[in-house]
Amino acid sequence: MIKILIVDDEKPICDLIDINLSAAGYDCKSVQDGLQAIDLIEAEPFDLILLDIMLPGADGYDIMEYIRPLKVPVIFITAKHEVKDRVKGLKLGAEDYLVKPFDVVELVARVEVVLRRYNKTETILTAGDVVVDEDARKVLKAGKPVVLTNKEYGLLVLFMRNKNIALFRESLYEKVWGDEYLADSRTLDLHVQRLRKKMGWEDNLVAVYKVGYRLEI
Amino acid sequence: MIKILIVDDEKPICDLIDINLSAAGYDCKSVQDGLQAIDLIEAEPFDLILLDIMLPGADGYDIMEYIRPLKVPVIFITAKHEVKDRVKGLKLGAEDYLVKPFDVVELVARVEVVLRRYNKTETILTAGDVVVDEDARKVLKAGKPVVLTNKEYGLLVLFMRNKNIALFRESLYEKVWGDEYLADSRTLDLHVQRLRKKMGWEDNLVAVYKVGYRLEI
DNA sequence: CTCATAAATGCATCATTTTTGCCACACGGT
DNA sequence: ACCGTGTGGCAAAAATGATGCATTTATGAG
Repeated sequence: MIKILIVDDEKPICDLIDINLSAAGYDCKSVQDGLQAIDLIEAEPFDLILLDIMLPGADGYDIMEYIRPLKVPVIFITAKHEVKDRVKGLKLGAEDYLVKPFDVVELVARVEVVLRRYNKTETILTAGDVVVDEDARKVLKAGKPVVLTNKEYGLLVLFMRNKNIALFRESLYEKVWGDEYLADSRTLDLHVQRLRKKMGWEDNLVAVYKVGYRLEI
Repeated sequence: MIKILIVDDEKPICDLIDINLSAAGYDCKSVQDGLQAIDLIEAEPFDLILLDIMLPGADGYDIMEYIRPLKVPVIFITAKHEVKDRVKGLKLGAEDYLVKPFDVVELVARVEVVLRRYNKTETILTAGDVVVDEDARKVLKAGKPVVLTNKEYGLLVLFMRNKNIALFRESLYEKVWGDEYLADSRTLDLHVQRLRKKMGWEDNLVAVYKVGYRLEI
């Protein structure tokens, strides 16, 4: 799991970020001051650091100096919006820059961009309380692992990648089975039902009459 | 194998450190007083020295003076927590400072940081209580050596480098055997099972139906 | 609008097929 | 002879798909 360190002196901000990134499938830790940050970075490797500039003790720029040799990507977070600060941060080797107050969706998007740039992408899909780690080929529902067969897993991934979109029976079948769809077979239905049961999706994975199925989250 | 010398007049402390660092794959020796320490350091090279300040005979600072020209990194261990002691130790050239009582996890982490700083990192993989030293081609389970055959070792390294990731049978086979995978062979399974048994990984090295295997730690 | 009807989907059960676990033993190099 | 390795065979486990029937839905005739 990808590990992200959040360094910000305002606990509520840390928590906000933590909640959103955790929901997106990342493993987050947060600290409120610079020295703690350095201790943690030394103790365990992180894949990404979100760093506030204004910190008690060592400020963000100091920490940046320390982090740079470790080649861990850093996104700065700050209330400052002046160009010179932005430039200073990027010169120090930051990968990106977020200005408070920021939109959480934007935050997650930028995190993903930076991680992709560093090839630290685990392919993680989320929908409600379900998390799918495509590398591990593991599925978690409310934090607990769910064991799926291949067909079920294939369907799951398709649905998760197309949340709230109705998928044609033919398209589903051909992508999971790699075979042409036979109109009068109960096979697809059957597997959809088994998936519904295992995921507790009796109400979420709905049939679209004459079309196929849709995952509603 | 990386060699670490522990210098502390309290034998139980030495043993505690020894056990933990050994489990992490290091080769430890310990002595209880300063003069013995100097003798050992002269006799064989160490990669790192953990040095207690309060010692009978020559104290830690004296030993530090002696060690400094050898360019061996030193981590101080002490009950003193005053800033002036910390400064004194660091001025003498210590790489880090641990205050008793310390957490063993922290100890191991600091040791690793210092060794990394000195580029004394052997390629060591860890997963749970298993340590693999790729340079020495040695495997430890809970500190005890495990003897593996070539194929088993090859598989082990692949799994350890890809913890919690499902690996395809084809990929495993081709990387370890360097040969194309024959779908109906029981060879891979067999070696996976042998590895499971030797490592006590009956529950960790799981089959992913139709895909391959995954090491869960 | 109501209701019959056909089509589509839900679902339980069972047989079949595929995959994996694992034992015994054979082979070949040292 | 010993060790590492691989084969064959078989059992166990898991996944898959067919069948039959119930239930739901859409739709158009009345």
